[in-house]
Amino acid sequence: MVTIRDVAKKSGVSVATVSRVLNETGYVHEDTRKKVMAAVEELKYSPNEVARSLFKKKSKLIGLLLPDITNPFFPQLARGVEDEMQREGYRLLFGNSDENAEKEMDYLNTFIQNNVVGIISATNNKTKTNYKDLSIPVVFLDRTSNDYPSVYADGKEGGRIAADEILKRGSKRITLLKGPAHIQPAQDRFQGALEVLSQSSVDFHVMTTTSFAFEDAEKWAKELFATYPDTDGVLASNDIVATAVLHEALRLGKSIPEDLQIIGFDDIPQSSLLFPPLSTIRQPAYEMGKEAAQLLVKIMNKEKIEQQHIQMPVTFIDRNTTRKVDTNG
Amino acid sequence: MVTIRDVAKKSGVSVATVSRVLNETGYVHEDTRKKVMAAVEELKYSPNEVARSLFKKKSKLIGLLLPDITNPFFPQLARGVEDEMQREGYRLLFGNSDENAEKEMDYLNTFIQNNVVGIISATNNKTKTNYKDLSIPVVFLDRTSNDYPSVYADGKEGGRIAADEILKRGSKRITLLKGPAHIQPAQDRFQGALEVLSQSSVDFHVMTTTSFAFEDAEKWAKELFATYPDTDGVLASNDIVATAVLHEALRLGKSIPEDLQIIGFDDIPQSSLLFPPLSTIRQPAYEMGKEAAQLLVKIMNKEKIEQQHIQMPVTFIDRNTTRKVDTNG
DNA sequence: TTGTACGCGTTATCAC
DNA sequence: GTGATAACGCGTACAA
Repeated sequence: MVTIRDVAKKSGVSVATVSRVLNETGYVHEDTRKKVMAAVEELKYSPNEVARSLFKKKSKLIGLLLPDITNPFFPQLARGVEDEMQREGYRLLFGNSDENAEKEMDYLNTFIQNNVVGIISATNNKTKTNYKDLSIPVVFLDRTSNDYPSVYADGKEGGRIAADEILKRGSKRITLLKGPAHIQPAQDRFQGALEVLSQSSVDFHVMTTTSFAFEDAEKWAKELFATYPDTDGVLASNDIVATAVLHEALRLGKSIPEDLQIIGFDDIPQSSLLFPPLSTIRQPAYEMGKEAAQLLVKIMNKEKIEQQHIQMPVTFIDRNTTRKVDTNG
Repeated sequence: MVTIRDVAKKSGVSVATVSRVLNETGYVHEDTRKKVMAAVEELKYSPNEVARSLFKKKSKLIGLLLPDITNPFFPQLARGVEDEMQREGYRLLFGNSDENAEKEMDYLNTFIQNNVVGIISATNNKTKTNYKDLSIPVVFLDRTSNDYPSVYADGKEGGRIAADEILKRGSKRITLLKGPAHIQPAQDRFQGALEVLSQSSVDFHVMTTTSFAFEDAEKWAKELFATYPDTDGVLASNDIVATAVLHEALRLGKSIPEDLQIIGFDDIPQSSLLFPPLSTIRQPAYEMGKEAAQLLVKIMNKEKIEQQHIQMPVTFIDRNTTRKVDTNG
């Protein structure tokens, strides 16, 4: 390993001078600057971030905590965060919590131990105390928090839109799928849809699901049609579940969207590649990740923050699991 | 921040002793051990990994470099790596290269600067020199290398199997989709399929695609049927492309698998949720990630390695985009 | 404009 | 058994 001392020796100056040219701090003669740079080149010196981090008590590391990167919604988020952080010169320390408080704590601890200068968390954190005594900025992503800045999509509005759209398109016996209780965004969209549905005059059922896992989704789908065979509209808790419902409906020989309309939530990339392509409520995942990163960077730079909570807009993506709206009525 | 010095003061011993009880190195009286532990508890002390890393010249950090986490194949890999590394007490420094040599180099550098003790790379690395002067162990994942240990699926065999199966099931005019030239695994599976097809007596075309992006996939699919409208069997370069082909075929009113058989590659999670569910060649992504992590850990521990190159088995997943095999013929 | 010397928090080596 | 203390590589007062 080549250290700043080696560079100093090679260029015949002191380590202080080398440090000065590298960090562009303080005056340094052009000639010596060149000498130093030459030595740096020759030795292929690159500063030890660990030593730097120890001295300055701050690194160029950001902690990113996700529930599960295997859920297709999150890679987009992660990518948004990464691209922005990379632009700003930060690197990511990354972990999946599986919505498990212990894992969450564990990662948080190691983040701190590694001197990260900020954390972006998309985990559930019922026990809010987790984050209380962190002395570094935290931004929550895909979830709300009163105590911390956050970036999230307007789930409640998304739920309302979904319900509106399916009603407008004529479904009369709707099944509303309620996502896992401990996942806040799932509850928001459920509440929004429930609000609209309960003020309407159509029949509807609520069915509760307890996970977003691929493996479970098909189970719920079967159960749905077994329990409510005459359902003609499904508001799914996310696109995974919607996909399973679609799949099962086709298997049962239903025509989509004639016999049954389906609206998902998230607009994960593969939703547009389904057959028929899935109508859904889009969350701008990549942009959310980016926003969260930008917000965190601003906070770390102690810039003025206009808004602590950034609510991202949600839009209805009208594909082929919903009918064309009847403009005559 | 509470340091080892604070603990020492509080428990009335020296920092050396505190270090000894924490690291369980050297003798220390049970009574003092208890005193120290009490102080640790009370102060909620947890050691600074950065200082530790500086002194020992090794951290508990692993660098993980992926092409693009947004491609559904990679989250599985990443999760396999993470779960195993987490078990072993390592954390992940994570980056996407986008198959871009500059980004790759950049991440590699920052990995080194942060004292990572090992690297798992799933990137393309045409310029092999990149990794040459790294003084830490590297394991390649989802790609082969003569110079470094690696974990990868048997792509060539996968290609052969796919071709065999589609032939066995009676396709006569096959289109073989060739993946991006710079992605090694894509070429392997292509070669395998080509080998079998060229020894058979059926007609086949080769069509080259240049990316695995969702957005491009639909374009290739349209082009495929425009150019070869009478194709009755498609060997896709991966499941994304296969999905797009399936989608387009259904749009064109083809019956699957009667008019057209399709076999994908990878078995990404959503392939089973398509309609009809996609027949494909499965790569055990999660297990590959795990294997790579285990291999790297062994190398870091200087354990004896039986094999530097771990080739994972590939299997045909017989779902509904292929016909049932005719056992009479 | 440049160099000396100290400290960041930890571990390991040596005395005691 | 325990305590000083030197080192890890870097950045910054302060002195020159």
